[in-house]
Amino acid sequence: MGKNVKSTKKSNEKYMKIVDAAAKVFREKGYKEATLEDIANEVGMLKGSLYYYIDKKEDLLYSVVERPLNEMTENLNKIISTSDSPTLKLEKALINHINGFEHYQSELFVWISIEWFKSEFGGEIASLGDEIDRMFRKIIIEGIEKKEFRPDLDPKLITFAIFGVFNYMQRWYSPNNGYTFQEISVQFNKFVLQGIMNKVLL
Amino acid sequence: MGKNVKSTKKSNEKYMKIVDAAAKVFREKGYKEATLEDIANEVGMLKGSLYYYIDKKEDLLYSVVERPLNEMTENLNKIISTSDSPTLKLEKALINHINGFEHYQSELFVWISIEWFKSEFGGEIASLGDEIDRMFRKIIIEGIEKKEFRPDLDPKLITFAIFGVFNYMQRWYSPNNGYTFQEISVQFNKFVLQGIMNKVLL
Amino acid sequence: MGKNVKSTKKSNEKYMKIVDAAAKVFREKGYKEATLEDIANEVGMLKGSLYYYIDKKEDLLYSVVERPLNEMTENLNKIISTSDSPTLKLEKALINHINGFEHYQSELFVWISIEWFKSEFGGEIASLGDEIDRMFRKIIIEGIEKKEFRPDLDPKLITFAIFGVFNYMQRWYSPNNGYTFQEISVQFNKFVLQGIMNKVLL
Amino acid sequence: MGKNVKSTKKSNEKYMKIVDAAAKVFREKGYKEATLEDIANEVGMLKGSLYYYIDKKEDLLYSVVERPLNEMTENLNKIISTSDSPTLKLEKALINHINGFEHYQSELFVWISIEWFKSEFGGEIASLGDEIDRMFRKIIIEGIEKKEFRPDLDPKLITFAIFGVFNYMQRWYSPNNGYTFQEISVQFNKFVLQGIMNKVLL
DNA sequence: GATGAATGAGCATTCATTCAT
DNA sequence: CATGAATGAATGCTCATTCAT
Repeated sequence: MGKNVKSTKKSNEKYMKIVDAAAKVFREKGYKEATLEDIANEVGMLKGSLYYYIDKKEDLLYSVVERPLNEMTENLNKIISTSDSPTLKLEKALINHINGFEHYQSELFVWISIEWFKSEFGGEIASLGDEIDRMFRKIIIEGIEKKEFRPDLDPKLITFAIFGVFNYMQRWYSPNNGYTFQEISVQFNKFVLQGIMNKVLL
Repeated sequence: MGKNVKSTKKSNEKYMKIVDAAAKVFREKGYKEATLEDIANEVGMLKGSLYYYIDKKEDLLYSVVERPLNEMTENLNKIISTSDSPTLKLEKALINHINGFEHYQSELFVWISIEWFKSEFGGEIASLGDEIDRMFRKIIIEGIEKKEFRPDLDPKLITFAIFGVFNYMQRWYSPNNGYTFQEISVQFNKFVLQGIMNKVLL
Repeated sequence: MGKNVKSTKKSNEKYMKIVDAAAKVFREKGYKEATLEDIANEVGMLKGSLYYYIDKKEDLLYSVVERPLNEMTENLNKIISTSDSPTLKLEKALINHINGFEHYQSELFVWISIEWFKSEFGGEIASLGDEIDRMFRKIIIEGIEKKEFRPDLDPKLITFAIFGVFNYMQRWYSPNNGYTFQEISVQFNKFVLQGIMNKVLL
Repeated sequence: MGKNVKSTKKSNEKYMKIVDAAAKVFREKGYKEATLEDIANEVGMLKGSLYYYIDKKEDLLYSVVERPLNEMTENLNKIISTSDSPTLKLEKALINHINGFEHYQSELFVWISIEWFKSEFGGEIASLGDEIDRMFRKIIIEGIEKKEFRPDLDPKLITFAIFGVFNYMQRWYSPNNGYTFQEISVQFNKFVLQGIMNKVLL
């Protein structure tokens, strides 16, 4: 479980530091462009030393992305299993998404940037993403069934559209471009919700 | 014009083939991961031979992206300079966007994927993208002024949102996942337009 | 100091070995013609491994040439700052020059051969050479002023002539062509000193 | 005869142009650094086209250097076969040397710069140089025998010294550094002649 | 636990050379 | 005669990975 990562070391405090460094460096340079030396420097050790904690570079990618995705998934799970209206669920899910970005900025932006490599990076990372996908879709479908959301929209496509709105942030978001996560959240939610809402309810 | 590309050769049919091959390979592997050998193989020549046509790898990137982006920009220019209503302009702009994707799938998906490198790939490619950005934003602003679009939305953020909806396609679109560009276009347009529309007009 | 050479490693014994190997190979093949593989082979490692010690090939050139040149410059400095007569100073300077060749044969012959590249190898190496030039010229000028050297000779040209006599050794000197550095030194000094001497003193 | 150079083409006017271009480019960049493309550009043709005239790059080197060296050798021959005094012969030989530089600047500076490669570039070029060497040495020896030159100087070494004085020009000479060949000739001759002269005659 | 050192495979780029047209 | 196109071998450099100490 957890790939080939030397599991005893995984809990280690030092390993956490390494993963944090990896997240930062991956975010700044991209996974492929980031070198193990970059990461090692960030932690203050030598690249060779990293191999006490990992088996291969890819391990770090997985570790970076694992926890944030699991947390988001858990939260989403809680959200969809309530008796809230689909509209409220969607709103909560979107807020959860932005909150995720706020807390795990580097980690999740790294995740978004590597969806690219899905085929290349075996199942594990990909399936964490698919899970999130599936849950969003579930909300959409429920909303359509309950006539809260427009019936003329394809749930799969609309899920992609919503992910697009939010995940594209990885491209343009910067702490110094003038928008807080709060503001973005409010605006994007209004946009998405009105876009998906069944006209009769507007 | 056109960077350092050996200019006499540019018009050449063979050079076109190489650029097409590059588009394909860049799309499949990403710019950095694609090797000149990959591209050469695709064309059926040796990697060294490519240098008869190019000066450096980056030339290919620019060539791949240049024409599609220029065409899209031209079209957008025509669209925004009509006397159409902002709503119609936006719709046309979005259709133009998808049409671009349909005709220059690999090329534009490559473009989207390298926005990443903005800083790295100096002005030229980046500025072509910025131009498109600016024109979309212009439509949005005009729509708000004319009360067709919601006044509570920030034009800059909403432009990002719309780009997100469409450009994120580069992540999930595949000719065999069951959706035609037509279908996607119709659905995304409905979603975006309703999302941005001033409620009183709905 | 010392360009980009990874500084912690510089003191290292192995790095010395590499520089020595580089000196030998540069001397034999010339800087451009010498490959990093040649140098690596000489040390008994792989070319990639060299990059643990250097950042680029040029580092090696600088390292090869740095110490000998600095030593020669220091010595020259001491020589010109004594109260010796210009004639004695010149003699000492010439002996110092040959001694340099004797101790740092490959290194200084490499230096001579790359003066070629002055423009290419920015200031650092070039300026070490210019320093030596300047100090010789100073002796010549002093000698002319004190009427020990011929007043009809241009100090700049005569410095070139003297450098020619000695530095041209890089072209023909070989340990097995029958002359010791001692012999060469004696002969060249006699030739140069008589050539430059004010006739009235002869 | 004349290496592998396609001999019919050698007399050709166009071939002359190519050789001149090669001389210029070799002088500016050095033999190894000069590319056939550089040379072709200089003539206004394509690098592939050069191969109608040559078999390999080295042919050009030989052609560049051949005529000037032959002329110098001939002149030297005439000089040494007169009944002039050794002193006068030496003076004439030195003037001939500078005249050569003046007329065939690029060509002879190229020659000097490749003495390096003696071993690499088979016998032909090297032997032309050796011939010149031998003739100078002959003058020196004659001068010593006739007591015009110092008897304590080794003829071989002193020949090297003299070559050094003059050939080192290739390193520092530039048409815009303020000295004419005339001036240099006068100065260097005075220096060399006084340096070599038997004291009793001074 | 960590370091220092080395490996080896890979990649962009250069360039002399070839050759059909 | 000359061109355009292609070749292929070589070279500097990068970097994930290994491993003895």
